[in-house]
Amino acid sequence: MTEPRITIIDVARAASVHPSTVSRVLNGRVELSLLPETRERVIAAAARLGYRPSALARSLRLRRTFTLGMLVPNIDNPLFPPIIKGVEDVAHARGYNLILCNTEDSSEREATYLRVLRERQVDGLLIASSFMADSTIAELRRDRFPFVLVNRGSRGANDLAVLVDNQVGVAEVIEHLVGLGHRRIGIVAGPQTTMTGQQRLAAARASLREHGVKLDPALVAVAEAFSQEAGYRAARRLVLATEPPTAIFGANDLIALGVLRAIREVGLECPDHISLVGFNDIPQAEFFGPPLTTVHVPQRDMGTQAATMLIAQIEGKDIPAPRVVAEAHLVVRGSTAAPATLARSEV
Amino acid sequence: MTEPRITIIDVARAASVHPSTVSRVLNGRVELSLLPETRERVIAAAARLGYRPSALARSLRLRRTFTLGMLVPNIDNPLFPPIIKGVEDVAHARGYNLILCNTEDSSEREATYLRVLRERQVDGLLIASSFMADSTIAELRRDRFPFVLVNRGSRGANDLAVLVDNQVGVAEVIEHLVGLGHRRIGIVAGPQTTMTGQQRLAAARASLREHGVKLDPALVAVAEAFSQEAGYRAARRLVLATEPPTAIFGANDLIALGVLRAIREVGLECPDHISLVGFNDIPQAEFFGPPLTTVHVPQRDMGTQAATMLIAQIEGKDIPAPRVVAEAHLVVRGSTAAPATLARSEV
DNA sequence: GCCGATTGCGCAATCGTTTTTCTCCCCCAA
DNA sequence: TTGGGGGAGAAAAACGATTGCGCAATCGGC
Repeated sequence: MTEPRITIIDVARAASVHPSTVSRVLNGRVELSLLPETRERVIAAAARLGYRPSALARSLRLRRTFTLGMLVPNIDNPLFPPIIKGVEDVAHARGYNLILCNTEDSSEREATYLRVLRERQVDGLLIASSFMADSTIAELRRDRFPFVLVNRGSRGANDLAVLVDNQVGVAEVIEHLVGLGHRRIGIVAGPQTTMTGQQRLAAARASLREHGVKLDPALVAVAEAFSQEAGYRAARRLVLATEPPTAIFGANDLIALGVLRAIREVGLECPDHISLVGFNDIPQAEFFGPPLTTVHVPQRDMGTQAATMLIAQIEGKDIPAPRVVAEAHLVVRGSTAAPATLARSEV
Repeated sequence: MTEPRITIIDVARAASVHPSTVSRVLNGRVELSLLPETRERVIAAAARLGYRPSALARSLRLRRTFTLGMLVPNIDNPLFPPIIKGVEDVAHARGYNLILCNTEDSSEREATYLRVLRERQVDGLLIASSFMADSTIAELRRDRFPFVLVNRGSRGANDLAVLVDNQVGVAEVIEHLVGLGHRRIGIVAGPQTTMTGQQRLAAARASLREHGVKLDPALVAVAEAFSQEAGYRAARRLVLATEPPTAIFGANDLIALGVLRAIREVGLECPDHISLVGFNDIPQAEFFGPPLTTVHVPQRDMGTQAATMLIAQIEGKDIPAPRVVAEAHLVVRGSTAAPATLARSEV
């Protein structure tokens, strides 16, 4: 169980040099000149003993952990894995590790993990968790702790952030639906406690207004999470309305999936009776039945950009723009069609 | 940038006590008696200064990090997020953190991450990465390093592991297909460099033999990864065969999705022309078009079980069984049907 | 042959905790 | 008055690394 750990001192002894020399050899310090012979002796000794430096001791002394922390709201949401991969790619390439924390949409967990990550002295934070209170973020800002927001904004301040263009994405959705002839459009919004939830709903409202389409308040529901279950629960009211919508926009793909379930449960079909649009274009969206019309966002890119920005900040390099807005574009697939009534009248 | 960190010494000074006293108060050590008044003074000072203990220094001294490392082959595979959540649930509840590493199906990355995790002195390892060489695992075993295998076995030794019952799962798949009347069954196996890949293929072979169904070698393809793309590439040969199969079993759901794409690409439909079965029952499987018939495995449970076992091992508690085999059962959905020819003859 | 520069490496402080051992002081009994 | 005992907290030694500084020995130049 408790094998005696091999330390730099053991290596030093084995190579008949001082620990500091071992450190210099192993870290390739060139400020100080070393005899090649000594260098080799040290390397050989380290290899022979199977020396594994203690990252703990090293970080303590260096006050640097080469570790990034990432807060993700829900890893079950297929939107995040590609983002995480993007982050990991650049972190790995730049010599950083990633500690991933899943906050389960719970602000308690967020707080706990945030504390833990700071106690572990991660060098910086990627925050994709959308429930996080602005006050918490303000605290980070005040402490000058390096962080980048991913897929979420923050109120006011110009924090580093990589976000998606909700305005444009949603506008394309509405334009598509209106263009198909839909006038009775329902919305299943995301939690209004999140910026993303608010923005997408606001954008939809604005866009409908621009197109001169009235939004029936009875056709707006708010899901209490960006999940399929929440989407389902919220959608039931819409599909059971005396006059159901001919199209529904779900604030993200998971919510859209929940809507789909609700649609089917009342014996309707998508897109025959109700068209459906999501947001994010999660990896399996094209395989759904029907293939989901949704807004594509460059997930992996967002991850790489966020990580690049964070590392730049940590290393004190300068950052071209504090706020990167990823383009979001509609991808039309099989879940949207002209409304049934219109289709009939056209025939 | 480099705010002077508040240490236990600062708190001690502020409370006019010795650092050791602060440590005792903050860790609730009761071996030594302390005046309630002193305790309160310390707590107040810590709060006032916003003291954040350094997990680094603590771990160095304690030789314990309360951190678990997890190696996952590919976080894009929706099978893993629920497993990860299961792990995280129990880790979090037991006071451990999780460092998640995505190995991208690359054994180099596996090696790197494994080294890093050991240098960081994680208390134990969850290994869901299936490409890892047995020799690497043997090394862990030799070093008595606590680890648990997840969703993969190891050759011979009785390492701690949580695995799925591939035999039973695959047997149910074959029985289902044969029961529907399929006799010309194709297989898109997983990488044969992985145990899972080997086992599922072997199980399918054995099962077909039991049912007296011949397996045409031309209908067996091996995907070089458990991914949709690899599944697609491997499946093309099958669907383009002069006499294509009437049903295909993909070694996991992602591969099955690739197969589906290949099927459609040659103008065939599932299940009308070719039935399709996957394995794992990833979260969105029921929403696919057609809803995927697949083998359900208790993903989250596997995660919680693995984490529980690992923590028990770390803490020296005893472990009921070194090897937990999760049940795997077929879930029949829309991607399987009786073969077309049979259907015709029945009509 | 002397002096200063250079080379090669050892010394010791430091990073921020935890924990064992000590010390001090007060109280009480003999 | 002295000794013992125990309560409250201080001292100091780890945990494993890194690094500025110092110090011999060697070398080159004159």
